Amino acid sequence: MRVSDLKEAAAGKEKPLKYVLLAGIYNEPRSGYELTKWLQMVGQHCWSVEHSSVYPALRELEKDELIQSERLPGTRGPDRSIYSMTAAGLDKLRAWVANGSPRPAIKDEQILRVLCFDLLPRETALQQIREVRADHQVQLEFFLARQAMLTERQLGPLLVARRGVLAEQAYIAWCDEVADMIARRPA
Amino acid sequence: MRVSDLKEAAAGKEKPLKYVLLAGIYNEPRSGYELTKWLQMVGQHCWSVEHSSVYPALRELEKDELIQSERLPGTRGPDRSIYSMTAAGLDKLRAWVANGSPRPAIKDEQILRVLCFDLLPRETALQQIREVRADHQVQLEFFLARQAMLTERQLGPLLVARRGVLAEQAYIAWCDEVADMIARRPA
DNA sequence: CTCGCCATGTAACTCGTTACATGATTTC
DNA sequence: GAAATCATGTAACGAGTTACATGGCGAG
Repeated sequence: MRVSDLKEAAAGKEKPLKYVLLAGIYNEPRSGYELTKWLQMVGQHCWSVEHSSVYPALRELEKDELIQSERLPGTRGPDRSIYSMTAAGLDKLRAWVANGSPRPAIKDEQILRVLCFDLLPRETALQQIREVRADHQVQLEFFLARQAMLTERQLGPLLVARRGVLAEQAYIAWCDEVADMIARRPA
Repeated sequence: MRVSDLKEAAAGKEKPLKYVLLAGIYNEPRSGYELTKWLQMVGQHCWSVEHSSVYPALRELEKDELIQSERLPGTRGPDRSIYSMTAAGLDKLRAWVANGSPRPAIKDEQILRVLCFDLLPRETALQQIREVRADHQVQLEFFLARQAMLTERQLGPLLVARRGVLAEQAYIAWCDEVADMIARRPA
């Protein structure tokens, strides 16, 4: 047993991913597969993971009795394990939600590319930023659609979608400014 | 030698961090220490790293002759190695800038907390989102100040700062919407 | 004279990804 | 009957962090 395990056991600390998954099954019970898809689509602007991280984490959460699973026949496919919260899990989640978050961590190479845009011919740079803009436009439409299908009854999911909308709009606005400045710059 | 090394050597591929560092010394020569600070402040919204990743990466870049170092006496402290681009490095960087980027990767626990805000008493939730807002307000002011000190002569740095401004404004706007909705919700 | 910043470096560890594996079901 | 999606799992690997380590210099 490692030192970090002892610390975790003492403080009752779990790694971020576990809380992400708890948050994912809080609003509705989900399978590992569904959680993965949910994070990659609805939650790409907060936290994205591969399924290979999800399944082991879920098993640990269940072992600690923070979640419980129920085996259900797949609607169109094999059976899946649907996980739902336990009382202990809800307490853990509540405690986490009440805490402060570290700053969002972002890895965005595109901004660094723009930093060096004077290395490219104007037309190449413009073309690239147009593609990036188009990509974020697609994302924006996805979040707008999601926003439209949610009401204030599901306040949490609505606000998450809303964040997607605002984030993508801001990114698109930036792309437009970049395109403007590049077009305007001395060749 | 690993398989990935062979592939890299064949394709001339480097890991993202290396390009980030190349981009960092492109506009002005910098030391490892300065690159670290620069990424943590000016570049926190694109790419953040610890110094322990930076120094080894710089040595590899120098070994591959993509950058070169010059030993200079520290202005207020010990000597440092200032790295600058080589012709080969500039070519590498240009090729990278011309490529497309993967989607920005974001890890933001706060959005997931908001997803579960109905676990908290209204006042607690409001308090938390106010703190988050304040934090982003500080960041916004930093980017605004940076924006103000840059001209269109340094188009790259200006556009990077501009992205910081727009991103923080969008985050603050979201915080305000969250606060509004929480305040309005049935207790 | 101590604290904090400048400046660089290494080792252990952790998290998550990529790649490998399996197999059922549905759609074309 | 081939391809795509559903569904879960493991092993090897990689990138980066935390923690450890060192030392000069300036400010209070």
